[in-house]
Amino acid sequence: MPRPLTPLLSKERIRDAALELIDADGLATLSMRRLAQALGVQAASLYTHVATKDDVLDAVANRLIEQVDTTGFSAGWREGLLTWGRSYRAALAAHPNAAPLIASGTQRRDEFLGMANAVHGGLVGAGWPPRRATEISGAVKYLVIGAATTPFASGFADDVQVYLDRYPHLTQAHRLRADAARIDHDSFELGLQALVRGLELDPAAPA
Amino acid sequence: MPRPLTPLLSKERIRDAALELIDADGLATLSMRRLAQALGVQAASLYTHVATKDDVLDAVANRLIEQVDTTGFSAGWREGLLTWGRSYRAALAAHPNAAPLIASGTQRRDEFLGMANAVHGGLVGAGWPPRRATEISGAVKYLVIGAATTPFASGFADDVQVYLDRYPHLTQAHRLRADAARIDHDSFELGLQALVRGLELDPAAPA
DNA sequence: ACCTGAACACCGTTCAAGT
DNA sequence: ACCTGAACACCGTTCAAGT
Repeated sequence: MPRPLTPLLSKERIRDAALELIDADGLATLSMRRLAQALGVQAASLYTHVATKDDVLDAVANRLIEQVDTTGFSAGWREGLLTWGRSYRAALAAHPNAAPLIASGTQRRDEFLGMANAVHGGLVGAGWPPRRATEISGAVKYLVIGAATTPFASGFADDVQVYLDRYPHLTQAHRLRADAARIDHDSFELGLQALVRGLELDPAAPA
Repeated sequence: MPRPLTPLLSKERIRDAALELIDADGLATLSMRRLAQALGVQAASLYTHVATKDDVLDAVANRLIEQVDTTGFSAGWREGLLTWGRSYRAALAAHPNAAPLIASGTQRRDEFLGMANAVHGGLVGAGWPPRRATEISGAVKYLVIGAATTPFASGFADDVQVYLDRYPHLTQAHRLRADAARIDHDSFELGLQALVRGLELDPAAPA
């Protein structure tokens, strides 16, 4: 069927199928051939809608960034940072296998720049000096990216041994994973809140 | 020459050559064939000394982690965290192309576990509750990994336009890069210091 | 034990060909 | 315009063969 009446593919369908495969099998095993197969098509067909594999990955990254909430700054810079950081992390935590795409990205994505502008503007609007606003945005972003791309931060876990004793069999693996997710979440929350409270002590902090 | 008197290769030589290639050309273009070529050998020869490509990357990651300083905790948890965080980030910033290896790693590396133990022990020894120590370690690690793997955090830069005006030509690109590196450094420092100061306000904080 | 050459099953991407 | 089949230049890894 070399020219269907209605196109089989679109960039959106390709992007969504890619995210599904990444979620299910990870970034490493995603290939244009596998992606095509999941869409019931030949690999070469993808290139009618997409320039390169990186183009696909960019689209996936943008789809994640779209979920981020930058509206909290209307309630002050503290609330703005907390809302942004939490929603940003949540967007990536919902697709942990895709999170590395955000870190290694080329930073040229429209959605990313829109988010950056909203955050920077929110901080400057609240009274932070522009240079400081840049640094604060960067620091929170670091925390988010680190939290999203470092699986099981609980390499530091105080109770690794407890885990090993408690879940020696793979049948309990899902409970271990749930505990790890909670530790990761708590670590991020502690970091975000400590950072915001530390910022309040900054001489340059607005009222 | 199919059996030299003294071996041409060793895991260390392979690991060091891999890091050099990564530094020079990035992670994406590193292949076993290219690595072999840089060592004046055939790709198949590498497998006498390493099991897989991931094995090579693991060795590179361990080499970076070895540079991290966890001795600061003898001067208190504040100093310990600052020394650890700064040396950890510096170790990764010295090889930015290799930094993603730390984030995506399998966390099973000996060097990594040693570092984790030293940090966790330092915090608990200073009086932090174990669970809190886990979260603090995680938060600082997030900051480090995020800072090391997110190139040009200055996507938020307050003065992108200034940059574009000031460095419109590629001849000035090295100055732009230097400025970006400074912004990245300042963002990390701000985050680390704010986080530590915020921790002092924690009800669970030791004296 | 250590290195080689050839092979296997993959990649991303291109392109002439079909409708 | 959209999809295909075949091809190109790559991959990581294996393995019999040589010393």
